[in-house]
Amino acid sequence: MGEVTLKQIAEELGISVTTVSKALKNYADVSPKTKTAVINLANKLNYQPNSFAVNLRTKESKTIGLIIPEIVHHFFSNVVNAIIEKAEKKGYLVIILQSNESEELEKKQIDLLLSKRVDGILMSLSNNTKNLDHLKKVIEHNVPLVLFDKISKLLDCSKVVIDDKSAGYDATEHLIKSGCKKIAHFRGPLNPQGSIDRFLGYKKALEDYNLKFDSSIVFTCEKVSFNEGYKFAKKIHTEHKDVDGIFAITDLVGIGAVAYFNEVGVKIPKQIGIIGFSNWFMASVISPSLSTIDQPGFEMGKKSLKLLLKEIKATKKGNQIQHQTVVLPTKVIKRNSTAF
Amino acid sequence: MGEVTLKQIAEELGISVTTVSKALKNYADVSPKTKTAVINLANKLNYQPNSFAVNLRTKESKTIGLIIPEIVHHFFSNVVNAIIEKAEKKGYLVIILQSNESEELEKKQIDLLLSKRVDGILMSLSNNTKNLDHLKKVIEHNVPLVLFDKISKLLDCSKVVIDDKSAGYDATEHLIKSGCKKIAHFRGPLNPQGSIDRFLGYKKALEDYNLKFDSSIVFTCEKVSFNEGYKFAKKIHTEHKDVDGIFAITDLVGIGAVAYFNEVGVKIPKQIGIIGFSNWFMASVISPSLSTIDQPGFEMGKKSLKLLLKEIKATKKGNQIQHQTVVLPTKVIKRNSTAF
DNA sequence: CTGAAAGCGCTTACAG
DNA sequence: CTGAAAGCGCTTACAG
Repeated sequence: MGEVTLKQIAEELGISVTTVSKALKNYADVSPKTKTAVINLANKLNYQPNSFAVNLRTKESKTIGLIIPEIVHHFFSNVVNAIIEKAEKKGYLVIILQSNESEELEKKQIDLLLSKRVDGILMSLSNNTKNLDHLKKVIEHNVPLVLFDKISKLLDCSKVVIDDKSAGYDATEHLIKSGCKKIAHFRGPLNPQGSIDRFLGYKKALEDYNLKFDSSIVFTCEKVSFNEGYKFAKKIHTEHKDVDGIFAITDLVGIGAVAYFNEVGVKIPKQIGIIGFSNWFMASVISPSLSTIDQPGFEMGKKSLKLLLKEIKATKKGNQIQHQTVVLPTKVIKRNSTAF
Repeated sequence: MGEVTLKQIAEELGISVTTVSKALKNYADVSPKTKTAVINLANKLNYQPNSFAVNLRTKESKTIGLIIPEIVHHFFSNVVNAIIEKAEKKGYLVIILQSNESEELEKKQIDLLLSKRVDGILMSLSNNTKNLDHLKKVIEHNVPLVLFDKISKLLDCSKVVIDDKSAGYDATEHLIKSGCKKIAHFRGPLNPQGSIDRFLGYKKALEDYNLKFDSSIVFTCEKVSFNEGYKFAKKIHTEHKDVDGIFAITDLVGIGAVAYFNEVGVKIPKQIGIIGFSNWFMASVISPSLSTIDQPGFEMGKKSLKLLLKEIKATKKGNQIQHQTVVLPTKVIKRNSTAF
C-alpha cells in the first residue's frame, strides 16, 4: 500500500501542496470550493498525515512517557489505567516502562524517553533510587515532569501524593480505637519516603495515645510481599504474644499475616486486629475481610496526567511553570479484621 | 536548551554533516581520526539523534502498539509486563491502549496506532468485537499484527493462544477425578472463543466420563466478576443442592463462589469442589486455596512479542511472512478447593 | 576518505 | 485566495 501524501492529493487536484495542507487544516484563506474538493479526495483516498513528518515539523510527539516500578501491582495498574484512558481522550499516547525497582534501569529509561522526545514524563520512583541526576536532566531539558506516589522532596517539579504520615497515623489510630494496646508495624523498605512517612505516622499515633513505642515489634519488609507478612506474623505469634494489633504497610503484607493467623487458629480481630494499606480488591474478599486505608490510584493517575498536560501546554507557549504538589485524601476502610 | 544537531557538530569541526553522520554510525569509509574527533565531540555535547528525523528517514518508529481489554487484570498485566520488558531489550517501546471491551474504541485505537505509524501491533480482542474490518485494515496496511489469547480464527495473522478446550477439559476432569458427580460450570460471555472453548471442553469431559450434561447448571457470567461467582454459587446452593463441583471460568469468579460457600458454612472441598482458571496470585492465598488452571501470561506476552518482531523484520526486508499459531501449554494446579 | 545534493512529508512565513 | 520556497534533522546514493 503506497501511503497517500499531500503531494499526491495536490497533483490529482492540480493545486499546490501548500493549499492542500491548509485546506485540511481548515485555514481561513482557502476558498470553500477548494476546501471541499481537497477534503473529499482526502477522505476518498483515506489520507492520514504522516506523523513522523508532523512530529519533525511541530517538534511534538503527542506522546508521554510513564515509568513505574512494576505494572503487575494493584495500585500501579490502577494509576496506569487512569493515565492511558485520560491521555487518549486528550490526544496523547502513553509509552510505559517498568523500572523493576532498579535505579540503573530507571536512568536508562529516562534517556530512552528523552531520546524519543516524549512531550512529558510521568513517574513514580523506584525504591532504590538515591541519585537524582537523571531526573534533574529531564528538568534541565525542559521536558515537563510530574512525580506521583513515590516522589523525592529534593526534586523541583510537580507532584501528586497522599499524606502517608497522616494515613499511617489514621491506620494506627483506628487499631487503637478498636481496643489494641500493643501494636506492631510491618513497615516498608528504609529508603522510600512513603514507607518512612507511614512509619512516622504510626509512631506519632502511639505517642498521642500514650502507647509505648517498641522497635522490636517493627519489622521491615524488603519485598513488601505476602510471604513477609506471613513470616512476621509468625514471629509476632511466637515471640511477642502480647501484641494485639498490626499495621501492615500494604494489603498484601496484611493478607500474609491474616493467612498465618487463620492457619494457627488465632482469631482476628478478637485476639489480634490487622489493618493494611491501599485497598486492593483482594482485601475486601478474603476472610476475614481486611480493614485498610484507601489509596486513590485512579485519582492519582488522573490528576498527575492533568498536571502534566498543563505543563506541556505552558512549556509550548514558553510560559513560566508553577510547580505544585497535590495531596489526595485517603480514608480508613473499616472491615472485619478490626473490631471497632 | 538548544538541542545538539549533526549540523552543529559539523560546523564546530569544520567538516560536513554527511561525514559526521557516517562517523557516528561507524561507517567504514571515514578516517579513524575524523571518527574519533566526531565521537568525542558528540559525547561532550551529549548529542542525541533527533528521533523524529530518524523516523521520517527510516520510516520506522521503533515503537509497537498493544491493545488489551483492560490493564487492571491479573492475566493481562502479566502479559504486558513481559511485552514491555522484552521490547525494551530489543530496542522497541510500547504504546498501550485499553479497549474496555468496546469494539468501537478498539477500532479508534487501531486507527490511532496506524496513524502513529507503529512498526507492529499486538492485541487481544475485546469480548464484544464482532466486525473485524479494522483488523483487516491493519493487515492490508502491511503492518505486522499478532493476536494473543482473545483471537479470531477468521483473521489471517499470527496468533499465540492456549488450548482453551483442552484446558476446560482438564479442569472438569480434575473435578471428576476428585469425586464430583454433578458439575456446574460458571462460563464466560457467549461471544469470545476462549469461553466457548472452555465450555466445550467441560461438555466433552462430562461426556467422556458418562456424566449427564445439564444446561440448567451452566451459568453465564457477563462481567466475569467476583459478584457473579458469589451469586451463581448461591443459586447452586439454593436450587441445585445435588451439585458437588464447580468449574469457574476464572479464579475471580471461583473466589466469589468460595466466599459464598464459606459464608454459609458449606465445606470446600468436602461438600463441593471448585476449580478456577488463570492461576492468579490471589487463588493461592485464599482459604481454602483455589485449584486452578495455570495460564502462562508472561510466556504468552514474550512469545507474542517475539513473533511480532520477527514479522517486523521480515516485512522490512520485503520477505514473505509465514503466519503461525503457537499454542502454549496449560496445567492443572491442585490446591485445597478440590479433594483429590 | 570527504562532501554536495536529494529527499523523507509536512508546515508556515511570505509574496503576489 | 494560491503557491513557491525554506526548513525541521537526518540518511544515503553518488561523485570526486
